[in-house]
Amino acid sequence: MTHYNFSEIEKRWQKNWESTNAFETSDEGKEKYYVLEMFPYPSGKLHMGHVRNYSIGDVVARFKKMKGYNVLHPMGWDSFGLPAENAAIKHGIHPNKWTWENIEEMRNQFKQLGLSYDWNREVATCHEDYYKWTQWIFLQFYKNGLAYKKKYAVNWCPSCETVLANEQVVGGFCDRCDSLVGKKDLEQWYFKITDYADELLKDIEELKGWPEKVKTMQKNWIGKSVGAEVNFEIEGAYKKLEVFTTRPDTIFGVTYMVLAPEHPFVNEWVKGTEYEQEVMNFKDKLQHLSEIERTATDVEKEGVFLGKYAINPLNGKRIPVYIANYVLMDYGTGAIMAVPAHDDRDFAFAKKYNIDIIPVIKPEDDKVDLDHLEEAFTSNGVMINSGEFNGLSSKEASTKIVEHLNESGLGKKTINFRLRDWLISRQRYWGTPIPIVYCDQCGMVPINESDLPVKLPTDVVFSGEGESPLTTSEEFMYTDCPKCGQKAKREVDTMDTFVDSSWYFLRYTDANNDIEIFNKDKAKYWMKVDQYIGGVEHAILHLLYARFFTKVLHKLGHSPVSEPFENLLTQGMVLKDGAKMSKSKGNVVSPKEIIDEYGTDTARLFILFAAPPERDLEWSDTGVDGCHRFLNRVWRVVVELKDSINCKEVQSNMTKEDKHLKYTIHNTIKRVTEDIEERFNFNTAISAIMELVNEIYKYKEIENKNSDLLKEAVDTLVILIAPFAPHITEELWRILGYETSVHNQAWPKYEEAAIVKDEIDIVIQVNGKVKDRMTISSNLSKEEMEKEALVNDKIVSAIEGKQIVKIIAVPKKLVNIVVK
RNA sequence: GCGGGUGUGGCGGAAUUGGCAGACGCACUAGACUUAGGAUCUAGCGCUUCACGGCGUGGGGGUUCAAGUCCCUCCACCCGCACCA
Repeated sequence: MTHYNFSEIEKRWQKNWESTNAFETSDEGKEKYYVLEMFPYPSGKLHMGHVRNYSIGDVVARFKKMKGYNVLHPMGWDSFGLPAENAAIKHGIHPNKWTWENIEEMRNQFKQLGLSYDWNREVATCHEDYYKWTQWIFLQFYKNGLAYKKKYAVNWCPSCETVLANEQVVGGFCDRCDSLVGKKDLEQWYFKITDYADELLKDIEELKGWPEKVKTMQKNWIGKSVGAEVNFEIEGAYKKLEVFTTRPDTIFGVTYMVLAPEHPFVNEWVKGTEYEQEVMNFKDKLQHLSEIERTATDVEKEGVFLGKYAINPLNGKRIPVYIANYVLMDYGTGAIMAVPAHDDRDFAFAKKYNIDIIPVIKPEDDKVDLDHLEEAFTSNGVMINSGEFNGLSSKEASTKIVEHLNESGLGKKTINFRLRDWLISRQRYWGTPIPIVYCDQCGMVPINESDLPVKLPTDVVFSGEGESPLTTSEEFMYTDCPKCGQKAKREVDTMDTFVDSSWYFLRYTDANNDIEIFNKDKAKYWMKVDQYIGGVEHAILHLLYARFFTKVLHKLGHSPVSEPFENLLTQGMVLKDGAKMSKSKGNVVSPKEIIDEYGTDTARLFILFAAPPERDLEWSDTGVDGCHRFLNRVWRVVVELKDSINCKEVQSNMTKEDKHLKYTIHNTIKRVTEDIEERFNFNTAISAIMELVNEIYKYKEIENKNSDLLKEAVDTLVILIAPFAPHITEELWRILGYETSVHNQAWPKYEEAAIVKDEIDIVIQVNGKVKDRMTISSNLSKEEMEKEALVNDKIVSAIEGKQIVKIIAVPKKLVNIVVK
């Protein structure tokens, strides 16, 4: 074999790995390492984002294995979801067939990437052996009051014809299809994630191995605010109006109240009054606006007086009540106390409608003219106009006022979260059926665990219209009530696919268990996931849900851990011409083309070399060329040297060149190990290996070479690239005469002695500017370095006629002579 | 508006602890070999200057013997959230 026939080599080794079950993992033994990449939706086509994600994970898995860990590196399919159903509607292919064919196709493509998965643990969320346990989890949630049904104004995507969770609405648009999302009043299933809001927030602090960005996004999404609930009496109404405020200290400055237009009190209060017409017109106007137009911050604040007055519970003041566009029904209580002097929005509204602006806090430094406010004063300060609380700091007053409200039963301290319960039902077919039946006698009844799974029927009509497609299956719809045995109807909605993916990482620890969801000992051995890798787009969807599920399953005694992922790496996007690869932009580079032309090893190497993993990566065809050239260079040097290094001519005295090569070998081991292990800087790891190759090329041309050393260099080289380019290295390892897999070799350790240099280059500066370099013995003292520097020709002429102020010598680095 | 991040040659990117800015790769230039080739090898390659030298990490200022790195300030771009009371 003389030239690098990547295509033949890659196919051969992939076959070999498969037939020898090379990446099978056992559930016990040495120290474990669980590395996981987010499993894909089986669209059928691999894209560069996949190649990047899975290449990163594969390097980590192979590296850790060579490091001696028992590595769990599994793969599966997030295989329920809309695309399958859309294919059914469009092309008449059954989602089941479509999905399994895609999985087949994708699995083959994954194998072509040479990824070191333990395929025995493969899961597919659409397989009944998997969704059976998703349903089982649902029942546990249900039994523990964490799954419930309620009617609410939910997000509705008209194009997907289904409801969406808040997390799936991005800026008012559908996360999946970008359609404008509307509101519909529907009775739907929810998971009570709000019960875990505090814990989900608090435990973010423990996620030391997560990117700051993701943690911040989760914190903001959960959106905890501490404040008070205050009850305002309304003249002529028997119900009190409850508001939430984070600024109880400003309560003496309330000059009006606002209800969200959708607030249930509104219609009640204006019915039959002179205000009714105007209020209804206003509501009507808002209703015709989209969610985005309605909630945009730059829209002018507008409102209408309701004809009602509230009484300030602290000073008895009579204050008008409005509805306005800037108060939202789904946050807090849907009503606010307005303090124009100390809130920007209230200030703007009060100015527009000529409502009183009463300052109740003055700044410490008196720098604001409170009589002529030009904008709201929103900082802390000292209380004024607030009766008995005058003179206190606003912070103190906040606490005191809440205490006072509490004692007099007018309000209480409250914590409010932005997080809403997770709407999990979908009016779609291709998802996990919700294991519930409706019985005329018994009402809503959960399926018995022993009767799981509730199987998805196949005789369903896909029209793309109407309600849940499951209603069209007679076989599915009608069943017997698990409680009384009478005829009953099944729940026809299926679960959000994010439910399926919220626990798959636990299933991998015991993927083939058909008695229980997973064996506790196995889960205990493997969890947590040591390294999770995926796109940042899941920062508040999947990653929040998965944390929630893990916490619930932990509390119910199933999961051994309460957080699933120890370390999280969010990889950047793959760009071409500065934009994300997409069909519509026509800038897609298909992995298949690259693999056919250059091979998998080249594709993997390039994608890891071109940028550090967190950063976006600009695709470059010429860069791919470069990586391919590099692998060829490696191939040639190993093939050329394999014979010469087998003849042993031991040379005990190391020449200068020998020492340098020895140094390079061991310094490269050090650099590559640290780059992979500590920083995931694969790009610099690869460049370090390239430098080693360059050194080997130089060394092999010298006359008096040490063949033992060359052997060490070549062996080390092949081992170090193995995690990045697994096929070529496996082949070269055999060419070098070894009979076992390079991927089972122990990762090399660098020799401390080899990377200690006895001679080093240092820099001589004059006034901080580099004037010359010199090679000195590395154990020279500061004084000796100074002495050497001062006799250097260039330095002598540079400082001639000047006065030396100071000399700084840093051992092994430089000498800086400061002159005047 | 708030939060997170980024800014370094023609390009992707190095510089881990304040200590030689530009590692490694791409592109480019010149040369060698040559069945003239998208192969391989050698050399060059931040800007400026004939040169000595000067300038240079988004801009300005500061600390320091020494700053891409620390401090202040301003700017640009990207991402996320956004009338959250």
